Amino acid sequence: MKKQREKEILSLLVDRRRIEVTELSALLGVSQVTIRKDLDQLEKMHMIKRVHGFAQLSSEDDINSRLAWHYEEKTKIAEKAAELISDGDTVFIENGSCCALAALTIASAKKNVTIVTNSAFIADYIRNEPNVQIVLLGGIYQKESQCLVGPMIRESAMNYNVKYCMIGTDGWNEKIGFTNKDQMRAQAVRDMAASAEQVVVLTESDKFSAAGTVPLNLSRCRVSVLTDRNLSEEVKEKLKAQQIEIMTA
Amino acid sequence: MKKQREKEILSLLVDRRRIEVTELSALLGVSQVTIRKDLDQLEKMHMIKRVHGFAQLSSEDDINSRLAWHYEEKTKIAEKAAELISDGDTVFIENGSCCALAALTIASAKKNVTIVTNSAFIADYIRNEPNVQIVLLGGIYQKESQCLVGPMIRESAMNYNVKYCMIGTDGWNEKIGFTNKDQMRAQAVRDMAASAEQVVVLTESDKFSAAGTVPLNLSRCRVSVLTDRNLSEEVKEKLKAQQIEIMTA
DNA sequence: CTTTTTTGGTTTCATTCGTAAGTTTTTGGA
DNA sequence: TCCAAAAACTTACGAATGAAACCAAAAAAG
Repeated sequence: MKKQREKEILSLLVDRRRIEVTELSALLGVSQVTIRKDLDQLEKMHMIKRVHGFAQLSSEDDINSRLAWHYEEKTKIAEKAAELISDGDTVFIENGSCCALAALTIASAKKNVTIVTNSAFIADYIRNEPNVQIVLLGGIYQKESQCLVGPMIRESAMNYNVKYCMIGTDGWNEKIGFTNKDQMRAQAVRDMAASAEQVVVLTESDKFSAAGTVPLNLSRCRVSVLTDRNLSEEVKEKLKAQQIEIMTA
Repeated sequence: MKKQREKEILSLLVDRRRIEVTELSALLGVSQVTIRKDLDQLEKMHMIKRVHGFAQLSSEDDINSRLAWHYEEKTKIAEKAAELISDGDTVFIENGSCCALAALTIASAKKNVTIVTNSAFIADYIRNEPNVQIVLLGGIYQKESQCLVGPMIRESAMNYNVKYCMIGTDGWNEKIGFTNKDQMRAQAVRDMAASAEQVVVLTESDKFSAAGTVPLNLSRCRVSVLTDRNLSEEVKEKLKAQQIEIMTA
C-alpha cells in the first residue's frame, strides 16, 4: 500500500487526539521533515489540523475527523460504491463520513454525474470537483451534522426518481434493522429512499455489532449493504435471510 | 474604535494579498507578538489565512476574503440590519458578504430567530451561534458562490411569509435598478423577495457607481436600501424618486 | 542489462513560532 | 482625582518551521 505511513499517523491520531511532530518522527522512524510533509498532505485533505508542534484531529464530531477512523476501509467502500455509478447518472447521497468519501470518489472519477444530497457538508466537500453537478435538498439545517432535515426534504426528493440512494448508518441488529442517532435525520433518509429504486447502505463492518437508537425502517425498500471484508459470516447469513444483498469492498 | 489595527491589517492585505509578519510589525509600529495575536484573531474569523511567516487572504473570490474589503462599513451595515429584527422573528437572507455579516450579527445578538437562506456559505458561517435556527432553501448548488438556485427555491420560499428579505447587490443605475452577476441567482432573489413584505438591499455605497449585467427587477416589491454614510446626495435623490427608502448605517 | 528520471527520504540552517515573564497603558470604581 | 485591577503590549528565548542541498532506492527508458 502506498501511503501506509499516513494511515498509521491517522490511527495514532484517532487514539491520542493530538501528537507532537517529534513523537511521530520517533515512533515511525523517519525524519521530522518527512512527517511534516505527510501532515501537510493530510491537512490538505482536511483530515487533520496542524498547530505549532502538533498534529490534531479536527473538532470532535466533525465529519472530517470521523473520516480518520477506519480510513482505509472507508476508502475501499467508497471506491466500490463509485463502481455502481455510470457517467451521466443521478444519485442520492445522504449524510455521513462514508457517504462523503463515496461522493468525492464518484465526483472525481465520473463525468457529468448529478449528486443529490441533504448534506451541506458533502456539497462543500466535493465542490472543487469540476465534473459533477450538485443539488442540495433544502430543509432545517442541523448545526453539528451540517445536514438538512424536515418536511422540505420529502417535497424536494419527490421531484426525482433515481436508481441508487446511498446512506450511512449507526448500527444494526437482526430485529430492527439499520439505525440512526436522530429521528429527524432518519426521516430524511426514508424520504430520500422513497425516491430511489435501491438503497445502498455504506458502512464499515464493525457497525454491525450493535444497534443505535432510531430504526430507519427501510423494510419497504430494496436494500443492499456495501461493507468491508471483516463482516462475520453469522451476520451475512442474517442479512441474506432478510433479502439484503451484500457487496464487499 | 477598538480593533483599529485589525482593520489596518485587512486593508493592507486587500492591496497586497500577502504580507510578512515582520513587515506588518514594522509598518504598524508594534511588536511581532502583537501582530501575531491580531492575525490569530482574524484567522479565527476566517478572514485571513496564516502561513509560516506571512498572512494572506483566503482564496480569491471566497466570500470570506471579500469581507476584508470595506470591512468596517460592512460591520456597521450589518449592525443596522440587525436592528430591524426582533427576537423570535423569521428573516430571509440571501447570499453575499454583507448578508453573511448581517446574518452573523443577527444570530449572535437576537434570541430565537429563524434565518432562512439560499446560501450554504451563510449556514456554515453562522452555525456556531446557539440562538438561531437555520433553514436552507434547496436547489442547484453553485460551486463558487456556495449558494442554491433553481426552481426548488421558489417552491420552498412559498412556504414562508416574512417581513424582511435581505439581499446583496452588484451594482445599480437609475434605469434598470439593482443588478447581479448571475441570472440564476437573480431569479433566486426574485423568488425569495416574493415571499417578503419588504426587500432590504445591504450594500456599500460604492456599488452605486455602476450597474452589473443582470437586472434584479424588484419593481413589484417594496424596496429599502441599507448603506454607509458615503452615498452621494445625487443618488439619494434618484432613489427617493423611485420610492426606495434609504437607511444609513 | 545499463542509464536516466522520478520519487521519497535526510541533513542542515536561517527564520519564525508560541510561551512566559515583565512593563506600560487603560479602565473603572471609590 | 487617585488608585487598583485588568488589558494591551514588549522582550527574551528555546523549540518548531520551511527551504535548499543532498542522497539513495525504485521506476522508466533505452
